[in-house]
Amino acid sequence: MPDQKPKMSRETLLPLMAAHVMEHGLGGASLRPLAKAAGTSDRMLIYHFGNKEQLITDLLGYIAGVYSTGLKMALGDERPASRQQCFARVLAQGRQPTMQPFMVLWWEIVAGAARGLPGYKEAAEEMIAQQLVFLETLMPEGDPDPAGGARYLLTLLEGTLMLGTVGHARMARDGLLASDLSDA
Amino acid sequence: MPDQKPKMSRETLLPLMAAHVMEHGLGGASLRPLAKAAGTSDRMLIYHFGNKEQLITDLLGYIAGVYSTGLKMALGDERPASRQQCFARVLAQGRQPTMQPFMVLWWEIVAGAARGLPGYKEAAEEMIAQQLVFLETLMPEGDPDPAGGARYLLTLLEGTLMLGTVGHARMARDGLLASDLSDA
DNA sequence: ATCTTATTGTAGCGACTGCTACAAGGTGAA
DNA sequence: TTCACCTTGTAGCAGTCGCTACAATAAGAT
Repeated sequence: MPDQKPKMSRETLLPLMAAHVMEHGLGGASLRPLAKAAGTSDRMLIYHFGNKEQLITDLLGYIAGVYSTGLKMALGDERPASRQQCFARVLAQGRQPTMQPFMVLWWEIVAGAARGLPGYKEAAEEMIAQQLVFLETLMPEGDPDPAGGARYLLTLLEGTLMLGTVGHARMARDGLLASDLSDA
Repeated sequence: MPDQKPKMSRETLLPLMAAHVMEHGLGGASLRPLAKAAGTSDRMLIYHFGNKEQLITDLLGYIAGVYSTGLKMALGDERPASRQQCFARVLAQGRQPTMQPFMVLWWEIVAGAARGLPGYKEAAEEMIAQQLVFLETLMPEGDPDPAGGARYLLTLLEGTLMLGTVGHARMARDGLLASDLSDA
């Protein structure tokens, strides 16, 4: 006896649609596939969200929220001893296989933000801000400039991740060897 | 008397379509608007390129080529005196207003590469490779490790550009102050 | 019981998607 | 000329797009 009385609302629909978008992307996300993934009809999506633009905006906000809580839970107890270790840990986390669907989605969000699509920039901003918080709390204890260091590592991290997704992971790695992160 | 005998071919169509894509994006690029921008019909685009996938692939290759030659022409005579100056110059160039439409397109290419769309990764790879060459020839003369330094600067550059497009330009700037690029 | 309101299904609209069938013109070779 | 081939226009197909009109049901308030 599946889903007796769905009682659908924005809150129950968003996670299901987020899962679909995480797998199939934002660009090609149209109402009918989204509705099918959420167990409804396009008719009801419009009913609940008004129009597609608002739906996407809400969905991006929801995904940003999920990402934020996910980052907080990934925060362990042990502090890295150096900036290099800190960077390596965060980079390794971003490259985990479970993170890959999200990374693919992430670049779509960046592209949407660059093009000015509604909701994209706000979501990207929040996710970057949360990632900065994550990095700041993970900076080594005796770091002379934890705030600046976290921003530096974040910049380097994003560049490294981008080069990785376009097939230049080796280039990013070689670049790190020429940075001040090589001598720990 | 406009366009007497167009003699259309792949070579004459690609620059016109590239201009259209530079302005309106790759994601929403459909055959009929592309054809209109190129002064033809969708019918002829299919005739010349076979199908849309091949058209996009060829178009991305063409854009990558244009970008490469543009980089080569942007290469001046004077060498920067330090890595910091080198970085600042390349960053300033990437932020020129004329480069902005291309930057918007660039993130779409990255997103497409991340999703595995045909042609995207190849184009992104070539453009990154060309940018590396550009950076390598622009490294200061007495640099102890020009190859590694160029890769390092490229990684930092891409991260900086990305943070800028999602509204965190200040964060990237603050991060650079905490890097080894701050003391020139 | 009646009235109101919230939720949902069915059917469809007009616009757009990539692509194709068919025919017509243009050009050059024989 | 005749033939072949390259190029192009017209018309349209089946499918998808976001969205809506209309009606039916359900539930709660009075």
